[in-house]
Amino acid sequence: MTVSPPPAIGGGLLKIQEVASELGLTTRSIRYYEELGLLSPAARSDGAYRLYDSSDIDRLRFIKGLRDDAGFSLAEISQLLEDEEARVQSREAFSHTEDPAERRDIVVGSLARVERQARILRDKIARLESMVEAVDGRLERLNRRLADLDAGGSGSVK
Amino acid sequence: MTVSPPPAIGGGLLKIQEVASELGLTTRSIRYYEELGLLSPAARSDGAYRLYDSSDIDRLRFIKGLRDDAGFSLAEISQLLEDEEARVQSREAFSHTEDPAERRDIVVGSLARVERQARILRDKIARLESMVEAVDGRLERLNRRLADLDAGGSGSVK
DNA sequence: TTTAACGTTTACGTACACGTGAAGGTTCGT
DNA sequence: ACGAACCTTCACGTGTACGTAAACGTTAAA
Repeated sequence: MTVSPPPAIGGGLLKIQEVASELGLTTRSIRYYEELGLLSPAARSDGAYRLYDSSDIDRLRFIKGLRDDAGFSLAEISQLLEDEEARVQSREAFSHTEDPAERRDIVVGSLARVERQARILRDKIARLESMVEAVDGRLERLNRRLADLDAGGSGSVK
Repeated sequence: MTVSPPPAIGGGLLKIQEVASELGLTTRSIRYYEELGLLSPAARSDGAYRLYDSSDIDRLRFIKGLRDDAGFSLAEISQLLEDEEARVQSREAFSHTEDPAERRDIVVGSLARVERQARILRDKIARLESMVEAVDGRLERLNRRLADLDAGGSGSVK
């Protein structure tokens, strides 16, 4: 028996099932995200197959992280990434121009968007950290009770 | 016109709407959380009104944080807090015993549960931080492109 | 004492985030 | 040329997290 070799069509583009397997998603979810405008594949084959490049994969991985790890809803994610159109246009525009000034503008725009994403994540982390502080506070109180009990007290600590 | 004075019945217990307003929840949600076994009110009035004490409020605030800030599902939260029965029993047991050894056991049990909660939160933070790292990576690449462009390059950085 | 505001349970409705399936056609690798 | 994988559109199913309404009891204030 043979193991299928890396399909690797054309310029390293992947078909939907390949992407799904790699990321642990279903093809249905990926198409659904596309319906919601969260991403669009870099290209279509002659026959209209969705073809994803590495930046698409990154983006999907990011989306999955936002959902599974950060717990954002798809609505929030589409806010956070409300720039898919801009991204697509950047991709087009960047490759269709040689003018360094235009390219610079495109990159600066991307920077702004990505910086906004980083800020939102850091906000979330801050909120989680304040929850950890609250939990640590409870831990401290419990430890004081324990100390009180071990010192012969009643364990009713203020 | 007069502003209603703080209701403050009996021993500082609050009715469901008071709790809901204070925490920014609906009464429906609070009852729903109770259905799921996430919490039970400290007491009921003669007329069967739910009455909440400050530890209930803390717990509800924690649940809300887990949902809104940490993005846990109610199922995950009930896992995380799968100890509501233990908590209720602790509350009862602690006040119904004077024996320091028994009280110690109860406090040690609570400590274990709260420590588990802290660990789960820190795990979540770690995952978010790795997402931030990924985003920072993208930022770096974009910055390198920018530098390349500003140095007269094409902006096509490997 | 009355009445408005608030509470109770029971039960059905709904928006979101998909999953599942079907029909009918296209494309790709061998 | 074959089958597997893909495409589109349509539609219905599912679990979660509540919303909303009905019918009725409770409580606080006038």
